Amino acid sequence: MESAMDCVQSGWNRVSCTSRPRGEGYFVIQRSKTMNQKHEESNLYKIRHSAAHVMAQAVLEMFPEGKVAIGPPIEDGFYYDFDLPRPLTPEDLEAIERRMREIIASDYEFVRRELSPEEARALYADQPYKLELIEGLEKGLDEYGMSEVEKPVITTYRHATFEDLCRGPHVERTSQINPDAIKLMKVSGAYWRGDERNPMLQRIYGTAWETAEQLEEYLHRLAEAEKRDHRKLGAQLDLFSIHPEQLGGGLILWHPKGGLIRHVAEEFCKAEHLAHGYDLVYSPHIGKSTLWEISGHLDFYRENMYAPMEIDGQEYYLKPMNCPFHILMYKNSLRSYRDLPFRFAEWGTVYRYERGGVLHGLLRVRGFTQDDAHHFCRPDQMPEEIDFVLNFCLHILRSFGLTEFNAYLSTRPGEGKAVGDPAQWRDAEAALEAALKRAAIPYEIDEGGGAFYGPKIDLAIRDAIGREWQLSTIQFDFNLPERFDLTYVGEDGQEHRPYMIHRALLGSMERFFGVLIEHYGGAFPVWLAPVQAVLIPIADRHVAYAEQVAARLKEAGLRAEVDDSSDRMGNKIRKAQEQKIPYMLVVGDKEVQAETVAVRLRTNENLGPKPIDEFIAMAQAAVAEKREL
RNA sequence: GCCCUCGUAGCUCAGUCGGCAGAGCAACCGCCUUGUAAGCGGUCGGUCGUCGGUUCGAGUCCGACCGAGGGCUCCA
Repeated sequence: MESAMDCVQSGWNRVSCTSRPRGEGYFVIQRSKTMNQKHEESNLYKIRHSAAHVMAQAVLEMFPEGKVAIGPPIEDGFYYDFDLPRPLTPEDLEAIERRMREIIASDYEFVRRELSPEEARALYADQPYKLELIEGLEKGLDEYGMSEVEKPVITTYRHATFEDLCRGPHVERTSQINPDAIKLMKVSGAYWRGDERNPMLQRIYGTAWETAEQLEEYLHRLAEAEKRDHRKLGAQLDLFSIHPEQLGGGLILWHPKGGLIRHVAEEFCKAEHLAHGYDLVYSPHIGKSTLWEISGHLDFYRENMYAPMEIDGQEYYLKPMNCPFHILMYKNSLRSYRDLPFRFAEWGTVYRYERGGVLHGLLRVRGFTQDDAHHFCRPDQMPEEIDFVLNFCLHILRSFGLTEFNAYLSTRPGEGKAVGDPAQWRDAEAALEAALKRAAIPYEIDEGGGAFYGPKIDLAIRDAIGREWQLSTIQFDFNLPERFDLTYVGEDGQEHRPYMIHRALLGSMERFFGVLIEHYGGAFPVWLAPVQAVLIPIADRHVAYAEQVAARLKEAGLRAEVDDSSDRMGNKIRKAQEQKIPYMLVVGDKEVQAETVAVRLRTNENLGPKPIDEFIAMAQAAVAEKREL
């Protein structure tokens, strides 16, 4: 889907993925089990895990008939899932939290013991979820139903009246949990074992730290993240809007200021594409069912496609992807080995059905524009092509001020789950990995995590406050060239099958915009800022001069406005600060006299009076260098 | 789609026990003519998400629906 903007699918590779504890937030990359294990011995891990047990005790005291499921530590805290006779209220959470502090103060010891499966079953005779876990443990599965290398020993940890099936480790005594460093955050629904066919449990999320200061810091971090929320800033800065009731959920209106930013971003990217061997192409929004039958989308991607419309007795579908169109362009002529590679790029708007509950601002939408491209190349060109596209991708992302990356290389799924020649897969995987190494990007390998049609690199960026967002994807496709019988004429005069690579760099303009808003907290670099400078006349008599200066700035290619409202200067500055306009140019008697502008930056820095040309040169340099200011 | 919470003016929010729908900001109209984050006054602005029910009387209680927020599932 758009989170990775993979051109072919997402839904095609519907191998069931068992849910695991994950951090909060959107599209946080799942941590691998090995990463989790590194933290298991840490004090915070033990504190959080132990806090989960203490919470479970408090909940069971309140609901003796309640059933407990699992309660692991997670990034920043812990949760525990319960099956309870009634929904929990915010007041319940307060009561539970109070009781937790009492339990902590009682300083109970955590006692570990090993049990035989029979003993465990007797202990949890009235706890069906625990019985299911015990059954799994006997089969060598962990609490998430994933297979373990070694068959686990059944252990429990007991403190006070609560004994939980648990592999530990825990703190030694409840008093080692700081009562001033825990907080219950929210209650939400969660399916048992993450499977929507299973009963919905109530999950209580909590956070726990070593010190009250750390808790405070964490809450502050949450508040800071909330201030950057692209939905809030989108309204505050008048960038975009969503109208679920009148227009429909997941459909974005780009307002003039958001549209300006998108325009500047696209112009830059398109110019870079043209300068780097891409052809810009355009394709329509709908295509006949035949096309989607050949591509396989109707077989494998139907659940994400909208219902067909009938035109002259033929079924047409709104496009969920651009690839079939680009493939038809490739097929339109006989292709020679001399002409390869082809790089067809398109800002293609696609529509995909997303379930109502998952729509989220600009980050998860139903209609979006991908910066999509398809490369067609000879096998011998493939390594170079991959190298090129990865570097091009990094160049584009860096231009937007995104400089920290993490890559995820997904390789061939198990036997029978992949199309194409295994040797081709190995070549492709090797080329992908070699390119990552040359680019010196940190990466992880998701063994067997590739789609059935080819291996891929997903690239995530780290934003200004350390959150990871997946944007780019570079995917091989051994499937569509077969389905559409793509060929080129080789040196030997014979027909050969080209390699095909899908890629999206920013992913989707909508999602990228959302990430960019959050990364910059709305304070865009000068080249992207919708209004780059606002002229602030101190009194009415300075308005004419302000207009003149604004005209000169516009001639110089800068986006400038004049605030000719009847507000005082202080309020004009306040409004400009709130709009995060990079340059505030105050003009009063002195400036008119000296033909200068008093430059104030949105960082609150006051640069004092500057000749107009000097300011123009300064702002132009910031634009050219894509600086924040 | 599922669970919980929520829906009052353009925005942020108040509204007690069921008894005349409020404030600030914004917008608009004036006055002020201003020196680095809110000058002063006035005016406008509401089917209290929608529909139904209980009641003499519903923003308030009940139900359904729509939508949002946070999660789950999905999504890489």
